[in-house]
Amino acid sequence: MSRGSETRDRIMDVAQDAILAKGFDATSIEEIVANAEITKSGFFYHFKDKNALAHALIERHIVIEDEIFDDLEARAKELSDDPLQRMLIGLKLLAELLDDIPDGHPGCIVATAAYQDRLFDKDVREANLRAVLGWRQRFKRQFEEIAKLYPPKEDVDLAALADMVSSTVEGGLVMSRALNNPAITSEQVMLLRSYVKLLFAPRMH
Amino acid sequence: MSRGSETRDRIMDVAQDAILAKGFDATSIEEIVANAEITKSGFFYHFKDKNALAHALIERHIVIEDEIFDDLEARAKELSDDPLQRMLIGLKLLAELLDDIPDGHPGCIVATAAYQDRLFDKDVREANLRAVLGWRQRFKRQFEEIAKLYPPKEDVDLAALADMVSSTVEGGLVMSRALNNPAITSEQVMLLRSYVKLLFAPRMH
DNA sequence: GGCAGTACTGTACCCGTGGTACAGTTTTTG
DNA sequence: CAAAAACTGTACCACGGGTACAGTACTGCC
Repeated sequence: MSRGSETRDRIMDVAQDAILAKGFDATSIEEIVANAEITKSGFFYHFKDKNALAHALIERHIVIEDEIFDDLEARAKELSDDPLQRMLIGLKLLAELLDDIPDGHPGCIVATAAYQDRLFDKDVREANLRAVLGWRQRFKRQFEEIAKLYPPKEDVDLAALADMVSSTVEGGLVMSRALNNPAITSEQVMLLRSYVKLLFAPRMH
Repeated sequence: MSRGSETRDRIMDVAQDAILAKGFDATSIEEIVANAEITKSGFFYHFKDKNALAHALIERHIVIEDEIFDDLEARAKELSDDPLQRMLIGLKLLAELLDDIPDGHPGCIVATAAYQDRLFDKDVREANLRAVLGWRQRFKRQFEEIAKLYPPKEDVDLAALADMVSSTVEGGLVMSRALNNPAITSEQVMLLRSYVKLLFAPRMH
């Protein structure tokens, strides 16, 4: 990796920390450059404006988030052959992961972008859209596999159910911020898990 | 109502429309005063700063939201005596309401405040917290009534379940913004309804 | 009718932040 | 060693939040 890329990454790391802690607007460029030990000119050498920074952060975030989900899926795959069990294990692991992350949760950036929509340009919104659609596809595929083996007890749209995973995390993050209680998000994921169980698991007596 | 209150309300109406459409930061005071047909000095006569505006909007919002929920509960009560049926009816009505609202959804303001947390002062955050805790109490009470009659099929914390109502709406709003699809929110509420049904409804063959 | 509030208007100004312009300097690389 | 990449430094502009304060127009009340 060249020197330029290192500096770029450092700027992004510093910016991400600040944005997760305070929000995009509340994070000034001056503050970023101070913490990244660079000058304002240096910042604008790497990013043409603040939008470009947001765009780069979201793109990077999509990759990391995808890796996390790949990892969760792989670990669940090791533990069970059954797609329903794998989903239940995956959701448990996700809940644990959300509990372990000390302060800044992943996923926030997407919601921040979604909520301050008009603040960002087309590029940023499109990247955001791509991320959310990617997650939908991922979970939809998993739910389709489950539904093949276990007919759902209610008539649900599997795409909407797939969105429910993202929606639960995002909603949980909003609530945990509002209630100032980081445990909320994993709690909500565990409720989603309970729903998936009731929806697909065969009745046992 | 005095002349002053009318102007104050007009400022708040104009501000709310703009904030729901573009976010708090993206809405400038200059823009608000132009649309409210008042001067900047007039604005600062009614609100000491932008924070005071946010605070007033959230306070007003809590009252309106409460009225909406009261109304939904009352309408559900007319249609059934059974607490579970009432909850299912209430959630259906909520989904319909979220579908009918053309563009700016209610509930946004709370999430906006939650997500741009550090932008607001203590007063605003406390008002926000009060709102969310109020909703938790409301739904918790309803779920407790249900659980008395219908033992839940999974061991769930009823407070967390109560939070799931708010969380679903907030998550749905984030997703609907990210996907640019207003139907998402009501979809998610209907999935929550399906969960409540599976969780409490007795098994019928 | 007059007078004290209340509800503003108008002007002028300060500061922080995003962003531009551009010349000069250092570092890396072929 | 030269060119390109990666910066630094300085100076500057526009916009938005916010202050200060003097003046003006309604409004209710004795």
